[in-house]
Amino acid sequence: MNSPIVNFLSKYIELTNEEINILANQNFIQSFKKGTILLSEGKIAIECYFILKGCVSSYYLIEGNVKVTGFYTEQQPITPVSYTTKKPSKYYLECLEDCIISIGTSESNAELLRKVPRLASLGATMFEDQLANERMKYDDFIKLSPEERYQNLQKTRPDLLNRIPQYLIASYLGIKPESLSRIRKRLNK
Amino acid sequence: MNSPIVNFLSKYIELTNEEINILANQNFIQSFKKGTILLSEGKIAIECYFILKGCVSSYYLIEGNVKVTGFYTEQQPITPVSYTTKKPSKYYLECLEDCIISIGTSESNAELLRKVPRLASLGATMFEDQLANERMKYDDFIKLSPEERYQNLQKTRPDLLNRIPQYLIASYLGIKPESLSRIRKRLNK
DNA sequence: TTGATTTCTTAACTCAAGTCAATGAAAAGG
DNA sequence: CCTTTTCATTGACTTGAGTTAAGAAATCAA
Repeated sequence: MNSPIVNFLSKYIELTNEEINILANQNFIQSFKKGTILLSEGKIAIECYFILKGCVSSYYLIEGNVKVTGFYTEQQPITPVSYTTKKPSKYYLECLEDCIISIGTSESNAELLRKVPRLASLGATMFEDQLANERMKYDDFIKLSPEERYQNLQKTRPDLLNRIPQYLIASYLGIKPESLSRIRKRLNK
Repeated sequence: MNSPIVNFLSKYIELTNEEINILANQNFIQSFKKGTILLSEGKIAIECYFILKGCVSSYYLIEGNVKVTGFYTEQQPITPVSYTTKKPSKYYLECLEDCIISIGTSESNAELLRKVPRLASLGATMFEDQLANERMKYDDFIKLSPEERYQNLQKTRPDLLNRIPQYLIASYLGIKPESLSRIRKRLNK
């Protein structure tokens, strides 16, 4: 009964054993090969995700260039903007590694809510949480130089540096791979 | 009964006349002089805001330097991260003009919710909305060069360029006033 | 209106990121 | 295992933002 999703939800709400059982049985879990596109530009997202294993990136494709905007790893939820707005997505979601992911749809979420009504109170709180996170990410970006952003990433998510290719890290930091190479060289002195 | 707040909430929910009355009477509205600091670094926010008139900026103060992260104008809500997290704020909120602002506290919001229970369903939706906005703002920032960000601002919020000093716009765009000056010169050809 | 203050622009120079190109290293595929 | 492809590094050069400093323009107050 010690599922990652139950752990995640427990951050927000105390769950009874019965509720935990319902949750553990309800999950729709799927495996994806590295390289799988979960969401494409132009498509309307009908799923939201919770990553059990692996790593997913979100990125724009602008005149053939990839612009990474986020990395999502174990224990992180992904709610595509398109899922909320019901409008075509402007960005992609892609598995950077083989992934195991729990998938939710409007229907499955509604059913879950029917079975465990107390989850309703979570909605606002989780979104508040994600909103605060998103603000901090934005604020960090506007506050810091590329070099500082790299150092910041080293501190806050060092795991990413080992599992994600450098040219994607560079894109995420808003610079070119060559520049990241030089930054690393500069810092290694 | 045509209050800005009722208009704002109507985007999310159909209100009855009675509910509109309650809302219109319940509001705590206050005036602030230009330059008033609504929230300071280190303080815990106990209020959230809805701007009826005027303009408010959010900014970090880093080694004496102002780093603007947002401008809020008429019809926009401000929910400080600190209000949600109950931790000391890392940024400031300041009135850039004389302002008329509707103020909410945990207590007043709870009371409002008691009087108009249907507002409960709004919580998640509004946060979802704000989250989607914040994501787009971040994504635009990471995608665009300073010059493109300025052009983007011209398109999306042209009003800001006329009512806000250029050195604050520059800060918001992540550059120095001198650079913004040069960008404007470049574009005027 | 005038003087003071704040904001905006311009110029000269520095520096870091972008670009283009070449080379090395590592990973993937047969 | 070797080959092929992808990824990372380095160098030479370009470009645009930062810095410093000065002066012009706009705003505000007396």
